[in-house]
Amino acid sequence: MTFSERIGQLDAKDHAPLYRQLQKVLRDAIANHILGPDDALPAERDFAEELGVSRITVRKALDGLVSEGLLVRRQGAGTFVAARVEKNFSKLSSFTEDMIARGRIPHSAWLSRTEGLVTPEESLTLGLSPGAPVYRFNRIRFADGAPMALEYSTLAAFCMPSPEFVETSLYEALEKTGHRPVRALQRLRAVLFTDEQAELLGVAPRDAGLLIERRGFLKDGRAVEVTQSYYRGDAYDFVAELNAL
Amino acid sequence: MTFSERIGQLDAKDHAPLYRQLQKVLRDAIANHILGPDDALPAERDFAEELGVSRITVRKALDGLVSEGLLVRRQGAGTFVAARVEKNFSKLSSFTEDMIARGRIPHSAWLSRTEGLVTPEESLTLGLSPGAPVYRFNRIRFADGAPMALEYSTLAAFCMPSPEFVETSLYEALEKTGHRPVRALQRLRAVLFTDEQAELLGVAPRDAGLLIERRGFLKDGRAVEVTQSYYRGDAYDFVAELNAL
DNA sequence: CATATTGGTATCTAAATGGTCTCAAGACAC
DNA sequence: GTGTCTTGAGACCATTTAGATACCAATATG
Repeated sequence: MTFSERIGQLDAKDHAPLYRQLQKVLRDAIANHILGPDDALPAERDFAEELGVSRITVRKALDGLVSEGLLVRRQGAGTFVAARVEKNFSKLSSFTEDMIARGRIPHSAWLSRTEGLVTPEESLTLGLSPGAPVYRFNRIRFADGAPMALEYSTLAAFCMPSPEFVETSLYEALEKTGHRPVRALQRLRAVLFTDEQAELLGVAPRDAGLLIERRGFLKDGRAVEVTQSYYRGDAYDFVAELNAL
Repeated sequence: MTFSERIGQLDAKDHAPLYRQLQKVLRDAIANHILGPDDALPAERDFAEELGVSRITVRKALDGLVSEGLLVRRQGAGTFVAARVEKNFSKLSSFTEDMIARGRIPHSAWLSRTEGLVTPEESLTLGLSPGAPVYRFNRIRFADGAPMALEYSTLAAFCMPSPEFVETSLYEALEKTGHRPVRALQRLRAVLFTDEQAELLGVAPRDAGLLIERRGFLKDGRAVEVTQSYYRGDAYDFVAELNAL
């Protein structure tokens, strides 16, 4: 069984560009579980020959799906259907560490990085006195170039000299100053993205997402971090292993 | 019976690299308890010969699984399936018990309660032989009279005499027959409700929900239960306490 | 203790694969 | 016409995969 028999054919009568037709075929195949996570696509050259189109066309089609986060390319290895990111809900880890552990390349785009004063609400959850200084970090998180999550963090200012101290990983920065949380409370719920959020993440408006609110605590029990993360529902799985008592 | 007959074969037609195919085969075998803790793998040289690949390829596959903690190597001795590390992060409880613990009153409305045969997909996750009988339970779960979740459960038939044995709580019924799961794997993701689901739960169509898929295992490692629960995103929070390792 | 077996490591080769580039032809909108 | 988009052909590079072979180090066995 050839690959194109599995996923469907291109239609010569269709007037849409070839690469868009191919994208549609692949998108459908992934949506209908004809292609599963980590399934390998044929090599670009083989794929092109099989479809009777040029490699350029195949690449152009794949380019789009890669930037959507549907496919993952590895030079020298091949192109694969992106596995949903499986985040372990039982382990305290940061986005950066998580992605690296999965062989994906994380990066962030800053929305803002500011100093400010605690809001009354934050002063309760962080246990700070009113008027205490905090740092705020808002950013978009990417994996292999595809947006995965929006992250809004508030940090007690005592744990680092300035907001610019955070280069990429929040937890890495906290590690350096010896203020990395060792315990956290997490709450998780399903939400609908607002239009603005959907736009930032490149998903459809009113798509489903996961809101995870985390409060991180130091060894001595002080709260140091409050983070609200909005994860793409179509790209994220949370996995937990449970045990009876 | 050769080892590769136990765990499955590699597929020449698959475009994925050989070592990844082998990883997948082994991962599945471990997940489905075809390979249990401390089971020995063939020696690398033998394994390579049996599979018709080079030792390098076998080693590369094992390298990955070892770094994931699924396998353990002992030089001069062999490679073994890692004994599972038991961690008590959360408590394995049922909807009924959960609601009672929160001071709410649970009840259910049956959508269906039937006997049937395993689907091929279920036979993999439940580790049943094809054609084995199962019970299916579909219902709406309420708390204080308000619909909270849709629950689709499949149970291996050996764990109770008939589907009618389940009155309200699935886990209570399993407790009685001594087949209550002691361990579970849960995965959780955000989804959009279908119109039908939204109607059943009394929420707006295309509202956000949480899909929780749970596989429950007995003490002896047999899988006994697969449940997919769709929780209302606006009414359900999941809370977890995490600890750094 | 000796020996065989096992995993651990290293070096080399070859092939396959994505990444990138140049050059060009045709369709279409402005 | 002019520019843009699409598609094609071909070349070359860096990386990954896979294999062959040899030898070392730890362990099991007798």
